[in-house]
Order: sequence, then structure tokens, then C-alpha cells
Amino acid sequence: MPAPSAAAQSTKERILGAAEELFARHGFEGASLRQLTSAAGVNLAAVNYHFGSKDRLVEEVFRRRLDQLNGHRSTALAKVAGLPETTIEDVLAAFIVPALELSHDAGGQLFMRVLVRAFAEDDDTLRKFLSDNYRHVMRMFTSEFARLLPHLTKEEVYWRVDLVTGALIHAMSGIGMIQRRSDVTEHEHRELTAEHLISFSAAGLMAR
Amino acid sequence: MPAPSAAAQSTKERILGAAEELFARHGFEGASLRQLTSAAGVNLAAVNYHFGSKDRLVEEVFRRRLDQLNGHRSTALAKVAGLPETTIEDVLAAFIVPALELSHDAGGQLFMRVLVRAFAEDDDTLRKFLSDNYRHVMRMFTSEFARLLPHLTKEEVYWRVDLVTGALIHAMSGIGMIQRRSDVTEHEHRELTAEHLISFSAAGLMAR
DNA sequence: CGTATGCTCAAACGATCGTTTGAACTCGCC
DNA sequence: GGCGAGTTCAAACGATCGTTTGAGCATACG
Repeated sequence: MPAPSAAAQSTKERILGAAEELFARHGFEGASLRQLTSAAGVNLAAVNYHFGSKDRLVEEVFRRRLDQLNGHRSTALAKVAGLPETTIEDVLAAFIVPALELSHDAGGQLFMRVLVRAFAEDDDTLRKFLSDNYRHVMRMFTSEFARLLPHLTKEEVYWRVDLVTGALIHAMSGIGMIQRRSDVTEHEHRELTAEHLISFSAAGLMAR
Repeated sequence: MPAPSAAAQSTKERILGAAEELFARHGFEGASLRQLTSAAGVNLAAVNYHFGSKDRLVEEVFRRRLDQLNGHRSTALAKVAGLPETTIEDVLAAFIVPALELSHDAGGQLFMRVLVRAFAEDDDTLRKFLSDNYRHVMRMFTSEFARLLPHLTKEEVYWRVDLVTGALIHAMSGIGMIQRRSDVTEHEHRELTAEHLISFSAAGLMAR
């Protein structure tokens, strides 16, 4: 076993990092294992040795990030859920800020593009995997939104939360018109994004 | 030249139809020309004969739909732009309804998934192509929104229109939680989607 | 009728794909 | 030192990729 204190990351971690980037740039089928292992500086056979197959590697890329995102969202929500003084903006912040913070380390925005791709895939196995890893936390948020919006039907809440999700994904994936200006730091841009998303979404959720 | 009055579509049209579906399902690199030509019922070499290359076919798939979408949006906007009695909801309807109507014929929703994929691609040529075909109409809408929201800065308008776009794409691509219930027709679902999108987005645009 | 043109077809091209193989290497441990 | 498990490596596997080729077919025009 190589010493974990060594300067370089482990082979598995290097593969996961390169995979996240290349899957985002070229898609799951567009990124080849040869590109991937070359970018990671590991041998071609290392992917099948450590992950079994390319498909399992794809799942591992998702699991790593989704666990992180779900964890941060859950703890953020737990701090405000059920309290009488909690506002829509508080819950939205618990929903949005952890997602934006995912892009703190370099791979985060790329991961969002991977996620967008994944949902557009027709691969039922992958979609089910994502749904299973995503639904639980989403339920907690929708029920909290429902508590704060008692005049709306359950279905209406689903609709609006889904639209918030769309706006969030769009803003995070960096595929829209809004790009970070060169005169603002990444940190400032993230805070700006959060502010715009929260005020826009809060108004949308409370419509009528 | 085969008679255009014949029952079957032309080879080019059959290829374009199959391409739209398979690109949406499997991505541009994931859908092979062999799958595609087989699904279209044409010979493998027909793609290179009629379109020159697979990349040019991809562009043609986009051009066909984007021209359609841009046209419908422009005429819808022209009916309300600049008028004193025009509301935010009117402009939003001109922005949203033509997009939703794209899914009237079967390929529409699939096309939206293709579009989502395309924006997630790292292919600069493709992104520039899309941007060139998209920006013009977007400018008309943002300036009309800016007229109706004079208290907002230009940058604020950009942000909010971008978030509306994200919600729209998300709702159209069918990748979110909201799916058409089996007890509502596709037409009814489209109207429901438009209503939710417009009321949600109008509130978001007018926030504060 | 003969020929030119537009199109379709089966077959093949070289390149690249994910995966497998078996030998070589690197350790901790007896 | 030497065995053995864990890992890396170059090489090769068959399959499939986008593209090209050249023959064959259909229709239009002289």
C-alpha cells in the first residue's frame, strides 16, 4: 500500500478527479478511458482494476459528490426546519448555498455539468441511481416549504420547488448568459449568485 | 428525384428525425451513425452523402429547431413589445409558450434534452453556433423586460431572465420531479406548465 | 435509345473503443 | 532472504466507431 502521506493522491483519487472533469467536458460516452487515465497519469488498466468497469466509475463519481451535497443540505436544513421564526429565504439558503459551495473546489461546477448531462441521459440505471440518492433530501425540503406556504396545494409546491431547482442548476452549470465577471472573485460571484437566486426564488415561491 | 408527394418522408428528413431522437437519448457521441441510419431506415452512407459529416448533421438538427423557436418567439414578442398596456406576463408568455409548443410534435421535448446536452458540451464550435443563433432573440426579450422593470439595473435583468431560462429549460426537458400525470392530456399538461412557469417567473422577475 | 445525374447500397478502411491478460514491480511480514 | 498480496504496466483482444469507395439503380433529358 502506498503511503497516504506521499505528495501525490492515490490512484483511485486521481482517477475520480480526472473522470469528473472529462465526463463534464465530453460526456460519459465521449470521454474515453485512454484520455482519462492519461490525464490522471495512471495506467489504462487501473480503472478496471480499481472500479471494475467504466460504468461503476461513473456511479462512484456521482456518489462522492452527491453524498457531500446531501450531507451539507441536510445539516443546513436541520438548523431551521420546524422553527416558528424560519422564513422562506432561510430554507432556500439551506437548499442553495451548499450546492454553490460545491464549486468551491475546482471540480464543483464541472460536476454540475456532469449532473445536467446525467439527467439528460436515457440510461435508466443511472437515472434510478440518481433518483435514489436525491429524493430523500428533496422530500425534506418540499415538506418544509409546504409548511411555510400553507395556502398552496402539495402539487403547487412540487411545481415551484422544481422550478427553483431548474434555476439553480442553470445558474450553477455556467451554461447561461450569466458568467462570472473578471473583476469579481469567485467567492464574491458565489455570494452574488446566492443572493439573486434566493430573492428570485423566494418571490416565485410566494407568488399570488 | 423521388416524388415529394410519396407517403414516406425524404431521406434527409428521416435522418433528421432519427438524429433528434437518438442524440437526445444517447448524446452526440453516444449515438452512432449505425444506430441512427438503422432507426431512420436508410443506408449508413446516407448521412455523409446528404450532410457531409456527423458534425454537420448535428448542426442541422439544431438549426431546424432553433429557427422554428426563434421565429415563433419573435412574432409573439412583436405583438406586445413597446405597448403601454403590456404586462410582464405577456412578455413571459411570448418567451415561454413557443418553447413549450415546440414539444407539440413528438421530437420537441427530446430536442430540449439535446439542447441541454449541447450547452453542457465543451465543444466551442457548437457553443458558438448556438450562441449565434440564440443571442439575437434573447436581446429583444431582455430589453423588453428592462422596459417593464425600470427599477432594476440592466445586470439585474440579465440575472433574472437567465434564471427564468433555467426554470423553463428544466421544466421542458422533463428531467425534474414534475412529470405529466397520466390523467391529463399532453395539451393540458403544456398549458399547466405554462401557467406555473409564468406566474412563478413573473413573481421572480418583479421581486422587491 | 443513350447518357448524365442524383441517390442508394454493401463492403471495406483505419482508428479508437472498453476490457482482459500475464508478467513485472513494490511492499510488509515471517 | 524469500514468500505473497496489492498494484502497475505494456500489449493485445474483439467490437464498434466515422468515413470512403465503387458498383448499381432510378429518373430526366437529348
